[in-house]
Amino acid sequence: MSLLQEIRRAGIQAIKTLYHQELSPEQLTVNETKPDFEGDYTIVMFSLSKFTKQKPEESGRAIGEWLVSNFPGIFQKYNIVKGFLNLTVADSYYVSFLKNSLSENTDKKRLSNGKKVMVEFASPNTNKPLHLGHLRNIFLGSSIANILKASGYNVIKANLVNDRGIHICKSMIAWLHYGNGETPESTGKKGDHLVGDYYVKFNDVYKEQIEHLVNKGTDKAVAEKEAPIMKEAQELLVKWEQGDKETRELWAKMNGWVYEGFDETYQRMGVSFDKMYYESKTYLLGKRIVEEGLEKNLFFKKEDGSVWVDLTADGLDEKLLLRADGTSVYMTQDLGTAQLKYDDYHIDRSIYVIGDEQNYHMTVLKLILQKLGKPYAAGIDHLSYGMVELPSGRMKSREGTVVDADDLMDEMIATAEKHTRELGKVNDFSEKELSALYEILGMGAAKFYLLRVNPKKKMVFNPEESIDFHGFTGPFVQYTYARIQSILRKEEAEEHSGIPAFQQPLLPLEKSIIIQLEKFEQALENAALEMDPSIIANYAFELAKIFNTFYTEHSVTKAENEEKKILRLLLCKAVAQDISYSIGLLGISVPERM
RNA sequence: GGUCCGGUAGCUCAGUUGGAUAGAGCAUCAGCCUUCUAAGCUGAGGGUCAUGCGUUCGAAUCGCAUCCGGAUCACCA
Repeated sequence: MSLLQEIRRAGIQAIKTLYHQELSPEQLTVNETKPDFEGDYTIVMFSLSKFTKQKPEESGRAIGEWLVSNFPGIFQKYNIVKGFLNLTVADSYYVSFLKNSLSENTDKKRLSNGKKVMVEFASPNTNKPLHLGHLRNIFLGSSIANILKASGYNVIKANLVNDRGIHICKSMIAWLHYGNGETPESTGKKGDHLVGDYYVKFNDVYKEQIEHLVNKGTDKAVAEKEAPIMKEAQELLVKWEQGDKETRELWAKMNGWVYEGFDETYQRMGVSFDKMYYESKTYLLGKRIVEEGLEKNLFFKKEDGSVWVDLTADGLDEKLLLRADGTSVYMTQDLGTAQLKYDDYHIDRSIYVIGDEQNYHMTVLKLILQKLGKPYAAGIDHLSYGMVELPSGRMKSREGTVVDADDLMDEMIATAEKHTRELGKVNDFSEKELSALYEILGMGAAKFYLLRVNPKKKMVFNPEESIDFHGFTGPFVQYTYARIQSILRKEEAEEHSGIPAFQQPLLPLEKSIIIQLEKFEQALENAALEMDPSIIANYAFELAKIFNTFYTEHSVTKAENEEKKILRLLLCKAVAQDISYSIGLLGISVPERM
């Protein structure tokens, strides 16, 4: 139980004893005491006067008195300012929390909650390399998977690859025309980039052809449909669907190149998947569910034979589920895939990490499954995140304004190298150690940058300004860890006489650190509940900041006396452990030196 | 037009179920390395919490209205 919860419970007990009033936890406002006042936590008394029939000051005094004498293990003293009951928590409470947090774990073993959750993320198209938007998606998905796992879930990380459709046919047709048999091997290019180049090539040619047609007097809309290369791509798609051998072989070959490229990128990102789904295998699913809906009279057929669901009663529109020609649409596949995921794993929850442009789609998907009475419908959650935009607006792959994921990672690592060289603190590192360090710092900066913001918010990324390594950043937190390791290395050799009883009062900064450490559990819980890694990023930054203040103010190795020295060493260990664990949840590693 | 999301310091963002004088980082300015790593620390300036009305002991937070920005409402995925 967290300290906040303990205080709330004690407060409720006090009120019950003194005023014979039963309060639920939400009815008692407890928060941290503002820095200008004495105390650690504050109970707000105003709303209690209804039943205490006393002025807030009076009831505050009574409750404060009661708490200190009945819970001396928690409360040391109290004071009252207006209607605020400020409570000072006993040092002994903090010290024993500190000791427990160190002995309890090195890997924070948590009890399983017995529930299974699937997190689907990344979900790329196979016609182009990953870009900055994917980075946000992948870091979010991977991090939320870590967070849920730490919260007791059994987590399955899934990736639904969009490997078929008109987009890949575009790359294929361009490669056939202009590729001259190029391969990743022959060009030395990463497979996903090579295929992406032909996607761009397709669009260039397509644009030219449209222009040509328009110049000859064709209407623009007609030209867009009639451009020869587009027709070829569409023919290729038909051939693909018919299972044409040659087409399938080319498709498999080019997708294979892309997968090799993606795998390299995933590896560098430090992410992995437990289950890969491919749309080429799932795109026909869902028709049976549509049948089911028709039988149950939940869906209806229009005259032309297309199938719809009417959601107007839920404040939404009618939604197409099957085309007149019987072919499926996006929603059809997603219905089928939701069922497939459940059949595969019998998951309790299914989280989709998808951009907020698909909020409506996800609402509709869940609603339809609920109407069908599917047992897994309630467990469907959308981790919706805002787009990453450039100062010029949205990224558009056709206009070449995307920030490539591989390029960005290269740049981050190069920046890490630049800073590291300038500072010259690790000149004794081998080349291998150096490149490992650059990787840790560069990726740490990138991940922290993308995860520190509430996922719901859209964010603007300015490629002109490189991502910072100072302030509210990954490297700042990593640096704090490295500093601590430096202290611990020095002290490791020394023998200390065990953990004493700690008679001396905690200094304010020592206490602040423990108070922050104590908040971790709550932060983790909120992060899991809200599906929001930024809560962890903020927590870790706050901890690092407090520690750095402490660090400049008090010496560990040259502490005032042996007791303080041992206490501070414990603090160091606890902070290091906590930083490592919490930014680990963000997929960020810590360096021993930097 | 309907629905949904957002608007907090020059910029990027925090701000728990309504609580005390709204907080960080960046940028700017002024300081701090003979001492455990200065990728750090301390201080200063910077605010009509989009606007108005309401709810109440108390509102950035809740309600209503308005303004601004975005997404979406495809036989695209």
